[in-house]
Amino acid sequence: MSAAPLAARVDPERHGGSYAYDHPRPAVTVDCVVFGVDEEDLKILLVRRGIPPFEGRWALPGGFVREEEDLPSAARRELQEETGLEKVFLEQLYTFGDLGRDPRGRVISVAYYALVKLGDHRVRAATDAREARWFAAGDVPRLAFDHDRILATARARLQGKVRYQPIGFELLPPKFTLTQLQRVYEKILARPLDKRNFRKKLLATGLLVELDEVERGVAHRAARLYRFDRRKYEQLEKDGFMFEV
Amino acid sequence: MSAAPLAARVDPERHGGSYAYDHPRPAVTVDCVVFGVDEEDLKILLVRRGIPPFEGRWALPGGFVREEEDLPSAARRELQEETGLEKVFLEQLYTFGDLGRDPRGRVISVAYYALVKLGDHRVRAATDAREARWFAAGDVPRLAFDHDRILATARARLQGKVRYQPIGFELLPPKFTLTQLQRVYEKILARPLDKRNFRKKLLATGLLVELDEVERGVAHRAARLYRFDRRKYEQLEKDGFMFEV
DNA sequence: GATCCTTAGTGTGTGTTAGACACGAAGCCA
DNA sequence: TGGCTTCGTGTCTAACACACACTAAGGATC
Repeated sequence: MSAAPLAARVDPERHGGSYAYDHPRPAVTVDCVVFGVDEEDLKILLVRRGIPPFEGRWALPGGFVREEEDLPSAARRELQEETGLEKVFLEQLYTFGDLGRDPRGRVISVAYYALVKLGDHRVRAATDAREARWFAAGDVPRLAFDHDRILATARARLQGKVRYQPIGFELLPPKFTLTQLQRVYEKILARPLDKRNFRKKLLATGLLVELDEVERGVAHRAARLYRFDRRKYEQLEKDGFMFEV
Repeated sequence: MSAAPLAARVDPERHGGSYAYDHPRPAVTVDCVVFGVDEEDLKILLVRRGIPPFEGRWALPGGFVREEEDLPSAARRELQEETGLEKVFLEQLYTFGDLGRDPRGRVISVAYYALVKLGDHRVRAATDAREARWFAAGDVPRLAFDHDRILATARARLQGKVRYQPIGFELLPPKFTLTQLQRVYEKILARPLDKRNFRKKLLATGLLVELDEVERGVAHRAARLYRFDRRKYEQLEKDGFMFEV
């Protein structure tokens, strides 16, 4: 933290409805990369911009950080406003601050990524009649601003993270079959996994609780349902344990 | 990115020497956690604050981001100004934006961590007669702002990173012995490593080039010198290879 | 109720790797 | 010459990663 004169006044001075500072300030936004998984694909949630710049282009949901909210709150608020999503798993991704990234001026964006259980949430048409839609990960259009880069960063992070942290569960309903779980991993990692080895490894973690229930409404043998033991995970995490897919 | 009215004017309007915006803006700073390793310890570079708030307290080097510089540039500039360090390895760590973190008002800090070869660089007394000093990792005083938290985050990241990315080399001179390298790893991980296994593993990566040179000026058998093959690493990295200590 | 179709669920063998472990060689110094 | 310090090296064992295929269950269809 600098002790330079820049710091002399951090709070704004009011000038008839505007906010004045001794030195120019970048604007700060949050942008969210929202991942979901359905039967077919890894999906990403995008919104269509209703105003310039990049009017009509698809972009990550996000917006300006307000004075009285912290960063994750801003991310959650924007997600709620623009896509109707609430109570998602959310983690900070990276902060993008290149000079040319926003044609309107200096804008620094703190990017987050979110994991969503697709079945749970229905994406509401966003406010402002702006459109919100899921895109298959392999089928994302060119995005506004530097959002292509943010998305690429998020996908790399997701791939890295899924291998040693149990975030796969965040993308599934509370009760799930091992096959569903394997599908999620396969979609994120974009490669097939061996069924027996996958089950062996996941069950060996002790983080899955076998339920007295099976799948319903399928035209074949029904699979057993499991749930994720979050409490146990938090316990193991403290003791510095590792797992790897 | 939002399309809300907030975005209507991103560039400032001038009012006799100050900068005015439609909406209040947080200030944006960068803060750097600088790691070094010497014969005894993992070390962290701190500066003593010359002005309030937290006057006289130790803090991470850092300061406000300027209008015309991107985030890593700001981090490097502040490092240079406050500690004299240049050309260090620098990576973004995390962005801290809690509401109460700076008593002067809303300040969002993008934190970086840096790795320094202690032998190479001499820490200059900072400008402004502010003091800059290395502290042993186990012996850091209470810091200004939320810098304790930033430091803790950086140490956790360093521990995680060193195990699967060859950043240990960034803390050593270009030519080093395997024992020196092992010491670096042991200090970062804060646990002893087996000598034979360590050498086996590191040499197996193929990233170390054995030089025709040995250590000089030691009162015992001289150890062979090695250098890190950065080119080969970048090659292997592209092919998605892994290593682990 | 027989057949078909689809997915569930399960075990072994093999090669690789992690980790424990100790001693002779080299070089400097006194 | 002897002593001190660090260098440099190999093997064994246990655990793990990975490859691999068949029977069981259940609904759908005729």
